[in-house]
Amino acid sequence: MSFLDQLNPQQREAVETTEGPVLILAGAGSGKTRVITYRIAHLIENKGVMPESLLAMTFTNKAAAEMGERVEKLVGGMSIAKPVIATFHSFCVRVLRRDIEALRIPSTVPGQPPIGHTKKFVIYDESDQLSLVKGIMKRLGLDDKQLTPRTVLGRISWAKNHMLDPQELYLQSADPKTEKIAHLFEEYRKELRKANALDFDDLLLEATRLLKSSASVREYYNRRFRYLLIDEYQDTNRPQYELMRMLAGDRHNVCAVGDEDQSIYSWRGADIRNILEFEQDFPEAKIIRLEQNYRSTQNILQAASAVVANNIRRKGKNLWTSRQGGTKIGYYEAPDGENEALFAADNIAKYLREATERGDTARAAVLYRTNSQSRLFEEAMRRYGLKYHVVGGFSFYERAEIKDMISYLKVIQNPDDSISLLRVINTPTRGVGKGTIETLERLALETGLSLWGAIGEAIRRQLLPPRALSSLKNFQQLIEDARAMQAGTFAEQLEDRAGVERAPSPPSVSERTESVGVADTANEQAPSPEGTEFISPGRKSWESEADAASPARGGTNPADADATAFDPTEFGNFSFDFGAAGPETDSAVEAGRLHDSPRDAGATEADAGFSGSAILPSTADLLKFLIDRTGYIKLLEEEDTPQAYSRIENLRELVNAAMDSRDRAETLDQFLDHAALISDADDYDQRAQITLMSLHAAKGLEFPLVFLSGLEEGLFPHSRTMLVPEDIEEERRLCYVGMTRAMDQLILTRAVYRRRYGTDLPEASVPSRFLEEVPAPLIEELGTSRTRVGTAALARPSGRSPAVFDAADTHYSYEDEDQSTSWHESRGDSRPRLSGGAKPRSNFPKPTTPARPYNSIENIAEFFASRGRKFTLPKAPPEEPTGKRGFRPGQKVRHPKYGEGTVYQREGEGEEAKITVQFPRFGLKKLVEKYAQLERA
DNA sequence: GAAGTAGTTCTTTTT
DNA sequence: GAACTACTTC
Ligand SMILES: Nc1ncnc2c1ncn2[C@@H]1O[C@H](COP(=O)(O)OP(=O)(O)OP(=O)(O)O)[C@@H](O)[C@H]1O
Repeated sequence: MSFLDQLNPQQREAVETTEGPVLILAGAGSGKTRVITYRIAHLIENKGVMPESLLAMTFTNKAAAEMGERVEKLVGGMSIAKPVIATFHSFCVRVLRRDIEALRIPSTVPGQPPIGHTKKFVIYDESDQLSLVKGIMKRLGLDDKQLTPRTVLGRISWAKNHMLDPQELYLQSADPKTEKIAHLFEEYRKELRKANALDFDDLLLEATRLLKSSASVREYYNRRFRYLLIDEYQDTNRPQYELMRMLAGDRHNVCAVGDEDQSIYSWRGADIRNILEFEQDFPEAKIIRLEQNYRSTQNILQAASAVVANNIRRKGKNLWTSRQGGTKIGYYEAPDGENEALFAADNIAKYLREATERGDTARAAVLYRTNSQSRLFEEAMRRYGLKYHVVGGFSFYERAEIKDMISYLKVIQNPDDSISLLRVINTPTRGVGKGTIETLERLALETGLSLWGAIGEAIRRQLLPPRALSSLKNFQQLIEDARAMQAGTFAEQLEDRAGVERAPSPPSVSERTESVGVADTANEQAPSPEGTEFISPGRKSWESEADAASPARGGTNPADADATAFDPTEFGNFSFDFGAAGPETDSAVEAGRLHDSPRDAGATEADAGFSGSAILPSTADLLKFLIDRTGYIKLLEEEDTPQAYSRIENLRELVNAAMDSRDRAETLDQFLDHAALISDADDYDQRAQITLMSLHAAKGLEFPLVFLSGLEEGLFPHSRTMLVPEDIEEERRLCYVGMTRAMDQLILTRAVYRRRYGTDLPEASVPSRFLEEVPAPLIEELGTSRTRVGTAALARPSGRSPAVFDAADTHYSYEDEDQSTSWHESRGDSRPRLSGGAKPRSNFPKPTTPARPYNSIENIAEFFASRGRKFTLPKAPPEEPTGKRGFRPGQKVRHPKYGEGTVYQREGEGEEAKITVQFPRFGLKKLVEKYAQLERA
């Protein structure tokens, strides 16, 4: 029986239409990703297509890895080569590392090297970009209050994603601000070039430019890749579209799948035109629609469809499921954010218990709009003793100590990387202060040298006071020594490439003992005769260059084995270094977000030194050398605080990651690419029973039980989007994405009062308009019935004595009860009319009793008691029926002087409440509500 | 030039 | 509640 039988007729058509362009537009859970996966398998298994001539683009590295695994399962015993499955960004890095120098132009000065990026380019992440913009603005004396570096960077990125260069941006700028930004953009670009650095946007742009401008490079890839597949097509931007067109070559064998209702990245340039113009650019395109949803129950599907149907700019489509009925959509209105989280934890605990009893695979997700919401859920899960897994938020590579070490490595790789240089020049402090740095920057500006060049110059010309000079020399020596080590690696690699040594080089003497524990990993990751390959960011096979000269392996297809044959392994035998690495703990990885295979770090002390490394210096050696020479760990030890020790742990983890990298015989730039391209969503672990993540990160995933939290105006939809109708529609699509992740049960929650930031006074919230858009009959109100209390008691974390609760009880103040009563009263008749044209909420079930902590007074009491705080809420009623006070974000108001406007933000409550209003003619105004004489408009 | 402190501002979403 | 800035003191 063929695996094609696991497809419905439309899917099957999409899979079997292998030649020519195919566009699949279909709703959530209709099996789009499955089509891509099966199509790859079909091409290989039934059509005899060489795996390595397939290129599939996914949205995250993790998705790439998963798709690879699935293909592998479908196509048991595949040939040696594998299809390339990668994100656009990873793919572009590979392309650029290979050929970026083809973009260089000869210098006007004879004898000077050509201008443009070299293969040793570094990738700038967002914080690097931000530092760069800050630096430029400071240099140009621009006020970073009026025009924040963030804004500038956002606009620059916008321009890039719309393929505008600084001149074009300048020409189409209508205000002085944009002109300024265009100027900054120009400077930004120059600095990047000078630093031999590319930002994320550049990866796509430069790869596109490369394919456009170099016929030979383009032909190379056109010859290599005969079938192109693109998942999550609705979230591609223009550069990606161009790339797709060029990679499609003349054959036009492109298969793109997407869902316009799931387009949630317009802020990153995702462009609906990519869908609309597909048919224009590929007139022979076949459009296929899939209408059966295999994921969710009818209730869930209906609810989600009803919400997204409120979008005006939308074609609409059919989607049905055979899973009639199902559990109703749960809705819980928590008194506050803490309680919302406890409710989720309580229900998940119950669900896990029940599912486990039934023998089902239990998986639940808590989704939220902003990552900062995760904290409350984490605390609640811990309180319930539940293991959970957080996706996104602060990543390992964003930690200060890790960024420091990575910056050192980047400087070693490319000393002209001034941003990284600035980060480490005085880290840890070595007596290079502000004054010295300013002098160096001035010198760099005068001479046109990079900062690194300026350091040499300053030392040579003795341009600094003796103390600064000696500090600087220290630093220079450190970097030069490290670079010398690196050069050693390079020499070794040359030998490797010449084919002298094909196997991964043996570990250095000093490393042997340490590497024992990882030896089998290395074997696992050696080229295997079967399986799919996918590009983990920056992972490239050690053998690629060596193989380039030999005829294509597995080359039964003569066309691929000609003189200009591509290297079948160029895209590597990449292995995913996390998740795939081994049988990690089964259920969730406890709160920690370190995913690079944790293993004994005992041997990674900073004392390994240089000695043994002379044989084969690796990135790990380099790191150890740096940690040792800078005294980084030693200084942390002296700090002797828990944070310091956790940082030390992180550094060891980094060294471990580097050792894994070495075992794959990766070079430094591959290690760095990996660090730069690893993404938030990549740490999603399917095996985790409980996953907390942002709605964006949940795209493409599915869970039996889903909590969609924080359904409050201003939070979801987010206040930043509430002024622009198109943005609201994107929020609604995000809501659709979130809801359609649920397979069996979906629970929506909101907090009546929520604390923003860490402040102590909570603010009253207005229910999200999306709640009202869910048809009332599909909803079941949760948490108000008394039976819940019993449930909660059952779920009480073990090991806690009731005495704790009792004691806590005495701290508990019932002020919240008054409050909840008052907000209920105010709610029925004084509901604000929302600017988004939300319908009156008559069809929405009313909470029966005050939404007292559904449950667990104990929990709440304990919670607050443990924080030594009483549960007190502001006295002011959240809304006033007269409509003169209590304005909420999104509401339309009228001001005697400024006229009509839209409330943008609210700070404080009662007498002190200040609200920020956007007036079309006067811009943003912050007003004290009490004096502002605002009226509802 | 370093280290510590007080005050501020901020939070979308991410390759 | 963290991260960044400005300021103080050594
Ligand atoms: N023909 C089919 N028979 C059985 N199950 C299917 C079929 N097609 C898809 N599925 C299942 O339906 C679920 C959703 O499929 P898939 O993730 O491919 O959908 P999708 O369209 O990519 O979803 P989304 O757009 O929401 O990410 C998966 O669990 C998949 O295994």
